[in-house]
Amino acid sequence: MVQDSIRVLQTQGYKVTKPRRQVLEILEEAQESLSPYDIQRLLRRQGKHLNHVTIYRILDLFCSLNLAHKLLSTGRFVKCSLGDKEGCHRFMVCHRCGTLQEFADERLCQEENGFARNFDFHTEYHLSESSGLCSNCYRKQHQKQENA
Amino acid sequence: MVQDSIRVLQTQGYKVTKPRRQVLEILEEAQESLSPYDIQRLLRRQGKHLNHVTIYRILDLFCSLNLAHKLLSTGRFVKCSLGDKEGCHRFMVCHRCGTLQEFADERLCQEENGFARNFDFHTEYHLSESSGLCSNCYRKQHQKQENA
DNA sequence: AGCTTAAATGCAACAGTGTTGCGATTAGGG
DNA sequence: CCCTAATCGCAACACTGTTGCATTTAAGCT
Repeated sequence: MVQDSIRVLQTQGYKVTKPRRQVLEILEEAQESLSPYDIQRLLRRQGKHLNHVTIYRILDLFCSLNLAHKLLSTGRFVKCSLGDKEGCHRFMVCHRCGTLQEFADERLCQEENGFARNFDFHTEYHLSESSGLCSNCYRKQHQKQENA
Repeated sequence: MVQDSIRVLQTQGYKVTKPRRQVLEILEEAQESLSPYDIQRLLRRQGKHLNHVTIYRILDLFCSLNLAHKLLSTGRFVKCSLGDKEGCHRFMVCHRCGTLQEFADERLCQEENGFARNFDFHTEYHLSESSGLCSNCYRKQHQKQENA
């Protein structure tokens, strides 16, 4: 919820400005990940003009507050739908329709961190992205192959 | 080995040009991943001048022949010492010294994919990045705390 | 409400990254 | 040594991201 993010901004001593609210709303509505310039374009379509510098700075801030995430594979941004207790974020991105789902699993994190420790590496934060097909697109692809 | 890559070029019908040889050598020597412009800078230090467009095209070709690999997290390039059968790449990045280590683990991939399947998601490619401290930096940090 | 001011935004200018088209060069086979 | 397609260099461009500074604004305080 946008309202939750606004509360985070307030409690952390950041101003709740119009640009920040607008970016929050765009991220909230989006089904897929967005680049800074995507966000600018989407806002422009609503008659709202934000300088790209502003958007970059807002996204930096949101990431530092864990209100948003920057995806490793694309450098694009998504809202953070989970808290940050885990220090671990997993995404499934459908490369066909672009939809994105975030989830967390304590056990997987433990294993991943334990594995890194075998290399004498001390994990503090973990990001994981799976690219593939969501259930819908998998079904469509399957049908298409049958018909062909 | 550079020689092996040259043989791949030949058998696939690609010319073995001076620029291609030079990029192969740079990739072979490198301990870390390199951006196209990194490669240009390194070559320039050796008195060898390559246009950046040429480097981009060479790297594209190398990736298509699996002679090099483009890291998803950074977009930088490394020589391809292993095939890409796994479709799974794990990185440990030390946020203190920046060193990067890539590894793969079949069991972790299977588990991750299996977990995604619970969401009816069909994983095709997996990318995972752990941020933390490498053994060296962990030790240094530890010593500093003891001394303080 | 208006005042104050530090924070935030906008603007201009710039640096870095990556792409395209085309003419010039070159590897490698005949 | 020629020939020619493949490759490279160059120019020009588009996109992405950053910095410094002037202007605006949120929000606390009368």
